[in-house]
Amino acid sequence: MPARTRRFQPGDDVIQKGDEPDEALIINTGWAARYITLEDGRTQILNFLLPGDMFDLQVFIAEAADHSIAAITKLEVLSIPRRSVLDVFSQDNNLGLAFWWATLQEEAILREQIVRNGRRNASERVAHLLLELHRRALIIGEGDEDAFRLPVSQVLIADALGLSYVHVSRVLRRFITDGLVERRKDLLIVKDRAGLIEHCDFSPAYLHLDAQPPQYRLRPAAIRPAV
Amino acid sequence: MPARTRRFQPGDDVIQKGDEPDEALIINTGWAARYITLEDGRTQILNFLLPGDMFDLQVFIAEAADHSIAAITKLEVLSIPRRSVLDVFSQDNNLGLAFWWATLQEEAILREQIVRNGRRNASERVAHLLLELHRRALIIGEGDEDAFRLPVSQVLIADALGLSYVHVSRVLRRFITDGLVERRKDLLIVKDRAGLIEHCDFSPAYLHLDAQPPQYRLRPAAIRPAV
DNA sequence: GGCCGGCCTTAACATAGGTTAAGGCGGCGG
DNA sequence: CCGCCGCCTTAACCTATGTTAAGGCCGGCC
Repeated sequence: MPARTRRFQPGDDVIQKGDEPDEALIINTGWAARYITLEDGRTQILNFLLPGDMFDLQVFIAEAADHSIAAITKLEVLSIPRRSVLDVFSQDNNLGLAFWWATLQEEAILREQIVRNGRRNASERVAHLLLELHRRALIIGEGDEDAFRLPVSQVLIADALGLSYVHVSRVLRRFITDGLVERRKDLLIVKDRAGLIEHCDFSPAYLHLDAQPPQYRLRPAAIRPAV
Repeated sequence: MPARTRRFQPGDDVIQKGDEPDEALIINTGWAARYITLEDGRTQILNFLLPGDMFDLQVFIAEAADHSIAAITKLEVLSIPRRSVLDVFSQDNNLGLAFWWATLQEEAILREQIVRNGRRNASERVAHLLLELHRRALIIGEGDEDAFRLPVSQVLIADALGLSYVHVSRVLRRFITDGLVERRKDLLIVKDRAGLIEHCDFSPAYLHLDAQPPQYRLRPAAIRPAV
């Protein structure tokens, strides 16, 4: 597939809300953030994008982007013209499925994000996010069990988690003094993964198979303490 | 496409986390909720599903569902065997695109949900959700400008917005005494749509084209008050 | 080498929203 | 017809998190 490489500096917007791009993009190197800014400046990061992540598949439904994407680090993206993807899509439906798969994948991450921000408290959120990013770093072969490069400031973490950066600072500091993690430059050192997990009951997607209550009532059963 | 109809009662689970269903589902009549329950019973609703909404497209990537789906009202869903969808997909790539489109559509709603719950306060959230559901009801031809059937209890609203039901009650009550809305049974009467919108600066997706600041820096520019 | 900006930290203080509890109302099953 | 249950409301009280402010550290740039 023909592809063009584009480079961005930290802080640059790759896509802006309202754009009608005609290409799909894949991150080659660097991290980016998908985000939305409200009228008054409040910013919410929807998710982080790491090397290998594909985005802007919206091109296919020919709609203006409803969010922006900014480079967090120096960024190198491959851009693939809409046309090429569509061609591939109609010729090779396995590849078509692959694209779809990428989309569903992404959706799963968004769902995680909703639960995290909706029903977890600050330290659960932070722990959970760190674990997610750690796992994703490992998946793309960056870092190792004990540490990975996390080029994300506390302000960005706050924007992702719907918290104030002051509070993120408090929480992270706590994690550090509690010996859960350590920070050296933009390296995050995971000293006590189990401890982090305990903080938020993080369960990676692939562990879904274990014990489930046989039947869930949307609410009633759940709120009533088992007297 | 062959399809089977299945019926559910309010509170029934259509899909449970961990299921590996082999069919895609479309809602025929009734409302449902996609949700996740944490270990300790906290529940987060990811989004609401209305007639016409399709779900469980995950079947295609053959993964266990990472969330559950429950009927809110009496529910009638059409289920389409995995096989049929895949066939269609490989034979008619327009239809394939249509499915994909549905997925991207859904993603947009999830993104809205993230921003809503991440960076808006309680009354903004409630107003925004009501407007979303109103709009979606209109789209499927239910209700009208002034009222629509909203078969959703305050507990469910709370679970969708990451609030306590007590606080949802407070907010709704306020809306009612302020003459923004009215509730009669499960009818929601929208008395002052403009007022609601003002509460949350709701902007439906199709209005994305208006003025955008030319270039956005992820944060710096935004937080600094324009002295 | 000094200045500036980005980032983090900490403290004091403020508040939105959670929790607990109690009561009312309406519908439904026995 | 009664009683129970789901749902909503309201009040009193509590706390997690936001806000504002000030200072320190580091790296880049003039």
